[in-house]
Amino acid sequence: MSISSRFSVGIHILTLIDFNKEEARSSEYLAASVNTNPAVIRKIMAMLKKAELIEVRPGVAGAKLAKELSDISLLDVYKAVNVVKENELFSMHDTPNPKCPIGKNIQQAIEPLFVSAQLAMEKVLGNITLEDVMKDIAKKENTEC
Amino acid sequence: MSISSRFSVGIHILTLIDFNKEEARSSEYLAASVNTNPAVIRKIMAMLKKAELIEVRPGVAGAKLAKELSDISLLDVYKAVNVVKENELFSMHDTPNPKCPIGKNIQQAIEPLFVSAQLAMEKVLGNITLEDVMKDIAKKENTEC
DNA sequence: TTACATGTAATCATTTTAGTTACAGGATGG
DNA sequence: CCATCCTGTAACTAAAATGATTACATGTAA
Repeated sequence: MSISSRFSVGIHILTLIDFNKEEARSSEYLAASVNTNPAVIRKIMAMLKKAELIEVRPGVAGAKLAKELSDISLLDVYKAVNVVKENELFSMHDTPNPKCPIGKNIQQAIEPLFVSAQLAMEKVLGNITLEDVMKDIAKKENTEC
Repeated sequence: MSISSRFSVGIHILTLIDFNKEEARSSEYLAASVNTNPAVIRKIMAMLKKAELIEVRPGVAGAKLAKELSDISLLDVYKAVNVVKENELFSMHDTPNPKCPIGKNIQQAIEPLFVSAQLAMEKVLGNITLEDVMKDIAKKENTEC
């Protein structure tokens, strides 16, 4: 299993929108950079819009970031594109046998441990911003896109 | 998406084996506690055996832990049941456009960030042992199983 | 009104998961 | 030795999720 690439594509889109802030780019343009279908991009952009990370108008090319790059964390994007449900990164097996002391109590014993592991991961994402990502990209390249 | 329940079932199996260490239990017995099919249990036990967490003999009921509960971390189980590939908790979209400076560099920029988030999660799992789980269960119940 | 954009539903192939059945082969006691 | 119970494992299935694709309704603006 693996967390959906919607997350990395979401980061890509946001970074690309900022990079092109002087020009109004269509979903087709963004799709060409990501290398996928424009409808896929529009679907993800709908999620980013719902999370108030971008502003898009129906029928009009050129989405804009709703916040500064430095005010958008990877966790914001992660939550926006809905790749992992709250406290459900790890799935539990359904209905273990309640007649067995292990079966009866294992889920309650394990769940807080799983949650703490998930939160540790999400905390790391919360401490990284899109500005960090952009700076790293800028280190390597300065050309037009 | 969600990490396979093989992980929680693996924890369940190991804990249950230890709980029943005085009696030789079959995969059918374990399956009844987990509430699944014996073949599913045997498949997961094959992985736990390969990771040297348990000792099982073909044809003979009664697997035994290869180590103490306190020497088996949740991370050991997690790796044994192969629920997440190394450094691939987050998936990347394939082949972004190399002609675009963002597309060209985004993956290299993002990957180490994803890896650090994954490692933070795995570190938490590495600091929890099956003994911790068992103690929590024992707090709630002391009956036979 | 024409051209081009977003929004979104419907469909599809692929992959993964978990369950199920079936059976080969090991172990053991009578 | 053989009947019985076990593990090991392959093959098949249903269900769910992902990402791609097509199609089209609707919005915008020159």
